[in-house]
Amino acid sequence: MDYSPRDIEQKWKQYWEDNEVYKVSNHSDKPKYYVLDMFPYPSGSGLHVGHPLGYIASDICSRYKRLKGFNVLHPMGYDAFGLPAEQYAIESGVHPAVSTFENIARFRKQMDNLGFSYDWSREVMTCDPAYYKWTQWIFLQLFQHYYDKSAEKAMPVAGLVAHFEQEGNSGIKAASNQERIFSAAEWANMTPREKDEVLMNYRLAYRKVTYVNWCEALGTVLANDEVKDGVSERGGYPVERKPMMQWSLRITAYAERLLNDLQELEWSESMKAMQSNWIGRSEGAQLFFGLEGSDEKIEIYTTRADTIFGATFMVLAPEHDLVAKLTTPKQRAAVDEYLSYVKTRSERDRVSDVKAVTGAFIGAYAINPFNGAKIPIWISEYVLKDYGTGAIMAVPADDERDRRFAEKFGLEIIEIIDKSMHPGATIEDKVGVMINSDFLNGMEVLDAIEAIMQRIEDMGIGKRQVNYKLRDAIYSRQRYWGEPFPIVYDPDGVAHAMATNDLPLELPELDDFKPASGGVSPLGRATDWVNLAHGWKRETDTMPGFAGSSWYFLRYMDARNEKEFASQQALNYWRDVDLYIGGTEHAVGHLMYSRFWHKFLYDKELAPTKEPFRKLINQGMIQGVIESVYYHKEERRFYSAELAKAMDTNGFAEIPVHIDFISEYGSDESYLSAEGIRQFKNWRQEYQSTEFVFSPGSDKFYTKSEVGKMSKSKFNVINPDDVVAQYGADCFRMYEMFLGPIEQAKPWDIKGISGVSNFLRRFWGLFFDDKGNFNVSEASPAKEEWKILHQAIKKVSEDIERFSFNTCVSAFMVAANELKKLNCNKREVLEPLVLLIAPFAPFVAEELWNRLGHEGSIHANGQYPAFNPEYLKEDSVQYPIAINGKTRGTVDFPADARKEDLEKAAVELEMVKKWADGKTIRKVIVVPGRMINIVIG
RNA sequence: GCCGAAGUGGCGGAACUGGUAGACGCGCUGGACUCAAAAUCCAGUGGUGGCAACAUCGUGUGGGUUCGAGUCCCACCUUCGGUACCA
Repeated sequence: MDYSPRDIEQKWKQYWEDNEVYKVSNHSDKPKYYVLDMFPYPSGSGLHVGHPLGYIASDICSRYKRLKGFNVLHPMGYDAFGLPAEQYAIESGVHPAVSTFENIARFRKQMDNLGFSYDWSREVMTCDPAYYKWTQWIFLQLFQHYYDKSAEKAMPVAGLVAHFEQEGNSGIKAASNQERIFSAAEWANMTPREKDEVLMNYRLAYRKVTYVNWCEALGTVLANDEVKDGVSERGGYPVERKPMMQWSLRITAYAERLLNDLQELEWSESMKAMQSNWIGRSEGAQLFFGLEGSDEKIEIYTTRADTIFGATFMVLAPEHDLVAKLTTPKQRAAVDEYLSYVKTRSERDRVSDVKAVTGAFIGAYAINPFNGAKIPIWISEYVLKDYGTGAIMAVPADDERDRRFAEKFGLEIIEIIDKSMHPGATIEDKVGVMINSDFLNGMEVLDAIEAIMQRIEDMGIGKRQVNYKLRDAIYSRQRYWGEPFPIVYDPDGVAHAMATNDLPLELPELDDFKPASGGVSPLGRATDWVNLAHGWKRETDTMPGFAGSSWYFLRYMDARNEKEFASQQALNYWRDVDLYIGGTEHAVGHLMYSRFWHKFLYDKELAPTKEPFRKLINQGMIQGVIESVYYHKEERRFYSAELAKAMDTNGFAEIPVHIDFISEYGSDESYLSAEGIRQFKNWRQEYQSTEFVFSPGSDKFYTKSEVGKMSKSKFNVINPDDVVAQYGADCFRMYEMFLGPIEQAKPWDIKGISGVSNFLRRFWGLFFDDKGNFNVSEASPAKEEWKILHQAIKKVSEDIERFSFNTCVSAFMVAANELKKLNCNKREVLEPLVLLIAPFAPFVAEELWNRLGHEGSIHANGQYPAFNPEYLKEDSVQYPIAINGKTRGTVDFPADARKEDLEKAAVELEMVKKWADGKTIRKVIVVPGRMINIVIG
């Protein structure tokens, strides 16, 4: 019988479903193993060939661990809230839930087609009220907790209130933005509204006015990582800074732990580096400067307190509170002009011209606390309101930006570090000897930092301070398709948590999804839903995309629990994710927020581990090839690529072409044939009568090919279904693995797939005779056959353990080639081989296992074959013989030959004598079992 | 700029702790089968020279360590990813 993937894959897919082969229990004596994929956003374009790369790898690991005797949790779900569905709803009027469920159904079908071993009984969707009930619940926990720096964990706000009632807010070490110290009496006198505002400064989920990334086109606020190069990541719309009342999460409270605990994770160095850069910890000093003719003080933050004698001016962020107070009447006009300039500057402008130096003098002077020097105060947009204290002492001699600023505005520069002993050291390097710096003179920089820090603390003008780049995460979105906040406001505007019993708070029905006016979410239109009795109102914002994805890995452990987000039994059994596979694009956002939520739940003793994801593998992107034609903008004609490139390409627009029309797709020679041009014109009616300019004598219209993202808008999406239809899922799976290391990005290229397809046929053929009858012999294998088997077992299991799946596929090919050569059809060799290949090609393995006479599924009942090194032992070893390190030939020696004997024998070899002719043998190096090198000179 | 990853045949890639560079696959060349083609099977395939044995060069570039370097060290170049006035 011929290998027919279509039939066997259909058959076993059905069998797996009918028999719930992949259903996992939370009660087992077996050791646990949790393999997780980053769940997808169910986009309208469906799965392309890039998505499954990680899913295949994780599926191989899951199946492998299962055969190795582990109880494996391997779930899948959908990150189903999100902007695209809502944008689509605005355009088409289709409810986001409807399009989302359609997309999910499509994704599910595509995934089933690939033979994954997911336990679908645990499927989660973040937009399902049964799921987001618990997202809301965790949010309320965050709302009702603050971070206590003494206890180094989250504590209930109720305890904080009790403390305020007893002693005010002194004596509390908490992560907060409460600046004012108040007494118990003052607390007692506060109005509910005032108390609410104070508590908001402590809560882990809190509301405050923040400068946010406002995206007018999307009508919503975006998180920092949803903005790329000043435009929205989804849609590419402009983003501007705008102050708005927003919910935020106090992730900064966990900055230190998020940084320190990275150490214990088995993540790539680059991934850890990205996280640690994002957290951006720095050690420095918080320090007060007095002002001339004023009692006010300016608080600054610096990591280079040693350079204070070189501080010749100060710079405040334009938004700094003191700017209005300190500006002198004389400078008022100049300052106002500068402030209005800053307002016109979007985040995008600031990012794009980093080198431009702008600023204004406000007329006031600060006093250097060490030498009484009068230093002018400026404002400039290069100082950020949100970092440190929003104010710096500028040291033009030792800071690149300060120097540029001083040069532009003609400010004094005092050299304070002699770097002559360190040629090549840059301005940023902390090396050299202090000069012009009073009591610091002659000290090395690092000593000087320590010395002045001590002095600052002794003088009581400042203290050591650790700062982070990490910002609190803005948590409000003015959108419909997200989790509603379980928060109600009383008539005073005080926020109250909804009762847990009333969760989930479901989204109201709407038929218009456009934002309401004034930056209010579409929920503002649902007046019946928003307005409650006695003047109470609901929150109209919804939660951001990362809300549901920050804890979904815990929900899988006990996905249908209606009483808790997951039972303690389930949490304590599965604990954490042993292997997490996903793309790097989530390096900072999702992984950081998940770690934060997990740590919070750990503090509450609701999660059993400090970290959620022990081992992380980042699969590389599979890119597509974008094909486009050159359109001459003035002549309004298309030019063949080789012609266009010879001309000034600026005059051309590149019009993307659907890859289905292209001949030789993906090669350098890709072109449109006459038929392709016809299809193109049909597809883009507006070019119906546009002329195509060819090279003289050529009938090929060449297109431009470039490697890039697979996307619907580039018309280059390759659907795995098409590949599976032609070659089968087993072949598709093995081919994707065969392409190269899982972590590397690579362009999709179908050319090599025939090699894998041939291999599967050959593998299948081992079990059948010439007439196509199943024919497996019970004879005992020869030594050589055992060796082939055990070489494969060794190689494949070692390589799975180190996630080197491409070399596993090679190992299978080698084994099949060699067994074929020996015409081996012996059960004792073939049966273990079927088990070995089962994680990679689950359908073929299942069919052959069945034909070998086994009942039930190989994936449920099989046992991974054990490696026995006895079979690899050889009587003799082939030694490479090198002369002066260059291999000149090989000679067989007995495997147990002693080193001394080998040395003697080697010198006697004909070939060695030939090379040594006329010269002396100086040294013989023997590495037993490996090689022999003879040094001649 | 800074941080990280990577540069190996025509192509995807292998070589795990320094020990026969190019496994495996694609492609290409030749052959078998066929009326023919496809499919399949067999053989060959880094460059140069040679009928051949063999020689010689060869892992981004330049230097170093070593009996021996794709692998370790130093300097540089290129590509990709992240980040960007962070005081």
